[in-house]
Amino acid sequence: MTTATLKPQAAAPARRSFREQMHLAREDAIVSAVNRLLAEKGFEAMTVDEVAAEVGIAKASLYKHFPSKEDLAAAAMVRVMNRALAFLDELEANPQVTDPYERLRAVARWTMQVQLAGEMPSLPSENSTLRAALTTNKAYVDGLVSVSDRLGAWITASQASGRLNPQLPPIAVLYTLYARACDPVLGFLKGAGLYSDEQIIEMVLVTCFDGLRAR
Amino acid sequence: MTTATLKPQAAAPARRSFREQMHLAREDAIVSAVNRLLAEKGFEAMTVDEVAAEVGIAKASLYKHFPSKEDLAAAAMVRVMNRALAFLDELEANPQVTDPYERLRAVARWTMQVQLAGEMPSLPSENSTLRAALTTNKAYVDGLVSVSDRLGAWITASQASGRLNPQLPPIAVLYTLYARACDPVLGFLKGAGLYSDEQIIEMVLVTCFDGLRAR
DNA sequence: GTCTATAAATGGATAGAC
DNA sequence: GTCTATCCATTTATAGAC
Repeated sequence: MTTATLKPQAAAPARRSFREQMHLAREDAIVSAVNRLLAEKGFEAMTVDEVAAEVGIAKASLYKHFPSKEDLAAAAMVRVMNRALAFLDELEANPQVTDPYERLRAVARWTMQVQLAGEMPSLPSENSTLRAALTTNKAYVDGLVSVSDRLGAWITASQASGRLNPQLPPIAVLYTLYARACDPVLGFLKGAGLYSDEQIIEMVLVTCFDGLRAR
Repeated sequence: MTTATLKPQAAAPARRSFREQMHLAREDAIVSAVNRLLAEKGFEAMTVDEVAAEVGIAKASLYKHFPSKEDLAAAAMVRVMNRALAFLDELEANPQVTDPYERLRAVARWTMQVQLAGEMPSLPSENSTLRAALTTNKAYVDGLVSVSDRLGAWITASQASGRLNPQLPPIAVLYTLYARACDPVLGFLKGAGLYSDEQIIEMVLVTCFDGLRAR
């Protein structure tokens, strides 16, 4: 506003775009730090000071970008939701994986890879202030609904084709897949130090789809 | 000490036993409150003030019984571990359930029942101060080892008898069973409001042992 | 051992200069 | 928008009277 009255406007559009890109880059760095810390120690144990320190800016600057700690966490959840949507797109574009059942397996595998990479933010489902921030975040809710719808279609298709147990309610299958994102078995097995990440994922994938029982 | 020089000792043994019983009863009330709060909101979100309020005593009195918040949590874990051991005893004494595979199923079911009843304390595995309190707690460590050993025996027996997938490392099976204690799917499905607790447990039991895949 | 009162530290959030 | 400095509520833990 004030600069407009003092400076020529020729370069204004480009400059504003540049500034906005810087702005977005900074916010991306913030969300990355939040994402990592949420994956590492969870929402309650993560402090805003830590986030600021990891990004390398002052805490007050953080609050210029995000109005509260809850919004920081919500931004991280939006990002991971978008990553999930991008993966689903990739999967649908992949001619090698067209069977819905195989796609569900691929989703579960991806989910666990993200968790083992320390990039899966996990939030407590009980915290009410956090739930409020999430349920009022349109980007998050829309993303969650979109992911659920697409997975839901694959689930019912897999049940129709006879590869997935048709006795299980689709919602139970959906939640079971979601739960792989925070399955503590991955961390337990990693802590045992006996298996590689790939081996761990394959084992949990087998127990998830084939069960503990012998076939 | 001082009372000993002032009062006759005839009734001392009984009286001391009574006092000790009161002491234990109070500690039991404390651990119950901690157990409930840990199940409801987790370690970080639980405050010592809440515990004191729920028990109905002053916070300072709490610290006469337990030296730190971590020790409170450890006591709750010891208690649930003892409950688990008692259940294993019960199971071994039950002539109706002698097959190791059925025993493992029963353990998983019990674990989920406890969680759905809001009585399963859950701790973050990352918190270092908490890990220190747990790993230095002999009662807890011994209980955990004992439970793991007994389950481990049933696991290998079930694999030998061909009911449990022999390709899975026993430790992976063990961790998978432990993970039912904090499986978020139970809470998700409960939140959906479509199924009874018994139905929820049966569904998760099926997915755990039979897998999502059709048989 | 129970209480009231308080210390000591932390953490979320903001004021105000630049 | 970034910083320093600070506010204020909360939280773990303790002091000291009874």
